[in-house]
Amino acid sequence: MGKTALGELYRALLKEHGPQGWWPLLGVRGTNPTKTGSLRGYHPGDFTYPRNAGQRFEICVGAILTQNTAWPNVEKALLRLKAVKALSAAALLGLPEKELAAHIRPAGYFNQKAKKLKVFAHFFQGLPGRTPTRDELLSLWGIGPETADSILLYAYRVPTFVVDAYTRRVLLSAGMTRETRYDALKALFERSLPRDAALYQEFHALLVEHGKGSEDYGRSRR
DNA sequence: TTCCAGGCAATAC
DNA sequence: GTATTGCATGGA
Repeated sequence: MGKTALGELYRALLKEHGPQGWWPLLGVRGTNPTKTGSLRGYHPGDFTYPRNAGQRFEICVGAILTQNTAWPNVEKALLRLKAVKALSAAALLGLPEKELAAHIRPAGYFNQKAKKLKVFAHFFQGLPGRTPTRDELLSLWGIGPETADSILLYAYRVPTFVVDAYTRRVLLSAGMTRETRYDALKALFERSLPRDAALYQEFHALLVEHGKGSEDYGRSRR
């Protein structure tokens, strides 16, 4: 791993919180040993997911639904989609947008997100067996840098680092940087760490867990 | 009751 | 280029 400051941070977070087992998947047995969020679907220390196209699509849907939204709300929406058998690209595209919006209501911003899911599902259908590029994802309406990187890292195991609000908060609070620009922070991680998808997954999840747990970060205004 | 959560696009300057 | 605003639910 190397003894960079970020390497040290990673080891400290892993020691404090233990392996997180992201991305959570409905129907996966694992447990989340930590305190926050749902207990469903986490698989600590197992980086072999997704194991099929269904799980891959589910991760992508979750990545879109969790935009500025607490995970338990996303989970409610995912469970409803699963209950009506709409958790596949084809099935989701077969639903009228209004119905889709009604199903994902608990995840918030449901009108916008219904549209985003439609756009993404159409794109997903068009790339059988191929990994999308970051630029392709970014060109889609509703997919920004964090969602694109989450999809690449967790659904396709591409070693690209995900930066989110917690990443900024934890690094700023640790006095490691004042940088806030997405691409600059992403580059900072990627040049300090080995290019390893499992490591990036674990590190990102740990930053979120740590950020959630610590109450006294200066919550920067959006 | 208010504040916030694993962002993004549109608009304004 | 950076700053602000709308989008919306459910839990603390």
